[in-house]
Amino acid sequence: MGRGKIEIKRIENSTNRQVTYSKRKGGIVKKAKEISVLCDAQVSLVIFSSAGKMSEFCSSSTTLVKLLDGYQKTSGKKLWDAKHQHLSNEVDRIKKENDNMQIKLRHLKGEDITSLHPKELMSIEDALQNGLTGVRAKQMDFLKMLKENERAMEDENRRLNYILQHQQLSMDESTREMENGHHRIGRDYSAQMPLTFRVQPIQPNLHHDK
Amino acid sequence: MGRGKIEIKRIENSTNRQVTYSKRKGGIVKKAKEISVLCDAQVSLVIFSSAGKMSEFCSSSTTLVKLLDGYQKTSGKKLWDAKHQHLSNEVDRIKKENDNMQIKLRHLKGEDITSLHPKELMSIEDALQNGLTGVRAKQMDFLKMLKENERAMEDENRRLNYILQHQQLSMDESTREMENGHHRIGRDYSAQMPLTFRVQPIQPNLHHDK
DNA sequence: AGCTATTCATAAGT
DNA sequence: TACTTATGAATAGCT
Repeated sequence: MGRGKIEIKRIENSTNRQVTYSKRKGGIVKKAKEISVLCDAQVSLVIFSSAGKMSEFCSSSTTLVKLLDGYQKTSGKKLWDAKHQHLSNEVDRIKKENDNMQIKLRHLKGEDITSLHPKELMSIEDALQNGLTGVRAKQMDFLKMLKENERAMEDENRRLNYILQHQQLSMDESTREMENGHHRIGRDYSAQMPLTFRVQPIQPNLHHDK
Repeated sequence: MGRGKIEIKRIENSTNRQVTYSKRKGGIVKKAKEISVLCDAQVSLVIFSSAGKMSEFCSSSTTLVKLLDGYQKTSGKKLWDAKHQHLSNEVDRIKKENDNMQIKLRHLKGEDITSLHPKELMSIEDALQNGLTGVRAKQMDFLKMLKENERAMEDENRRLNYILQHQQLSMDESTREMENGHHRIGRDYSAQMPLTFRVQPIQPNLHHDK
């Protein structure tokens, strides 16, 4: 039916598939209505499109629940119990999964690690190793800063020592010259000192968090 | 379709009704199969004839239970009782919890853990733990040394500064005495020195991870 | 159950 | 998305 015969296999073209779905869904629902009216039948039809959109039809004389109840009685298949079982199993399964993950988290914290199995321990070891690497990196950063600080202080010490020496020399000299009757030392000295004596401010700048 | 058009209303003749039911039921089931294949749809069809005979079709990719579960979620209608709803909610809740934990684990380890094995790697894990502890201890020791070194240098710094200042004061005094108030340069200079020479207090600010 | 005239559903095109 | 239409499919009435 249609402009040509089509093979019954998945329509690969998405648009065509959607269009065909809409048309045929309408057709099936119409047929379902018709058979339910013509033949006094009870029909339940639930369709999910490939996009996940749901359509349903249920003949007017019944409800889906009633009909499924009848289904269970007639077929012997227990949808209700099956559903219950299914959900219970699901809950159990996921709870176990949950517990396992909680245990693993504790293991990574170093808790409850006495009863572990090899593969788990390997994973944990890797994780701890990674953590160790990270900690080491941070500590290295910190060390670098400390060393820099140390170096800066060494420099300053050297500078201070130098200044001290220089000052002593100048002082000695001026004392000497002073004793010789010359009075220019103070001026010379004052001309030099501002530069010589400038102390580099030390900026520890130890913030390394990034 | 057929030798004549028929009105869509209950077929009173029982035989005709039954025959029509059979024919149309086959037609609908065929259509259901076709749409499920052509359009990749999930279809559930349950029909009861007026005589109470049930027929069903469910697309191969799913089951009636799964499909009805989807129905319940999509439509919001409860096909099952509150207990099942509760279980369903429980499943959803725990699944989310699991997802969160999985994310945490992945963040901590970067990998997923597969299956488990006996107690062989316990000792390895212990060694790792010990190694980590040892490294941390050594690094702490080193840090302490550096801090102490730093502190010592700071002290030395302070001492040198003190000596320097002291020497300057002595020098100023001698200069002043030497010049007997005729030259003011030395005095001006001496007034500046204490500020110029103030050594910045060193505050290592050793943030340390605990 | 088969058969076939007839209506219906719908694939492709617009 | 909706309408059109040629065509194949479904099926009503009959055997």
